[in-house]
Amino acid sequence: MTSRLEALCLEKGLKMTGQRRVISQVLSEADDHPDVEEVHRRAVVIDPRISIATVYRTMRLLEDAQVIEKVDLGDGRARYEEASTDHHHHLIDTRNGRIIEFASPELEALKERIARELGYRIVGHRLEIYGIPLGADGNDDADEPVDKGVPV
Amino acid sequence: MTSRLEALCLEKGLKMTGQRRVISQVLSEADDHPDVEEVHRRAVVIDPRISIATVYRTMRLLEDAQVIEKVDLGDGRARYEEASTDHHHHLIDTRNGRIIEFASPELEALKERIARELGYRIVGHRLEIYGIPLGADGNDDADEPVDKGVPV
DNA sequence: GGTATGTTTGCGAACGATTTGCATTATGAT
DNA sequence: ATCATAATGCAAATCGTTCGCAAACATACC
Repeated sequence: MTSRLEALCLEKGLKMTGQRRVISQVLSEADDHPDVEEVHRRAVVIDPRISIATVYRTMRLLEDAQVIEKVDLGDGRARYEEASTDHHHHLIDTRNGRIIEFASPELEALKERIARELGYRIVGHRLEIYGIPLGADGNDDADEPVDKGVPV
Repeated sequence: MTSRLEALCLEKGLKMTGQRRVISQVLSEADDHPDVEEVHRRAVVIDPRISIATVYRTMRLLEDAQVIEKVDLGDGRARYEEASTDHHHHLIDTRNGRIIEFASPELEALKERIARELGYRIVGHRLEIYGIPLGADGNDDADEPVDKGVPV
């Protein structure tokens, strides 16, 4: 069956190979922010003959085609999420790495104003908040799944 | 003579070696956001027998001692600035990489509110805005110095 | 359904930024 | 000055990522 991202790729006229189909499927099914290794790990389960180099290449392809977006969460490797039109940002739970997405129209407005006051037009921006749950004081490694996200 | 950062290091009880003194001086005199190679380049001018490994080690030492702060501007290498108590952020001029620092109390408040609404207490955060000057449409490589910064 | 042509893949080597092991040298306390 | 300890330089190692190249596709054409 055709995954959501695969359909998108076809629309954009990308040549669909077996490995690209698998990677598209993996990304369609992901509701977190996997890095390349993680995508590879999941892809190999479906078809073991996919090399990490191909995953790297495909991620770049999909990024260029604006099917996915790279998010830099400051942990040294590139993470990805499906491309979306809405601006959203990430709150990272420092206890366990879980990532919560959020959007804020006020934030968008404020950021526009700041840029304008500095004499600039925004072409991109990025905000990350690192935090721990209210009430949590220590470093409890909660047993909940990591990076479930919240609809934005 | 003793540089500002060197004094800070002494206060913190760090062992001051020749190379640490030189690196402290370089960082004290910097008003931009140099990466490790750039710090090394400047340090070697003062004392040619400083290795890049020492610069890496010293940067980490100073970061751990909270004398300097690492800033990740998304360009793949670590950049540094003197530690400061005020929260500020960076607007990066995408035409030439110049970095403008800014602070915004409203932003701080908003970000606190967002975190609270999500049930989190902030332990850190980071905002970068990428932009081009108002009026500038193309890619003019202005002849002004890069990354002069603006007092926050 | 074959077949030519241009792509894509897998592999391992190369990469750039950063860290590390280890023998040598310097520091700060005595 | 002495000495234990910590810092340095060097080169090798590491990590995430890219690249060259020959072999394996995908697609347009017959």
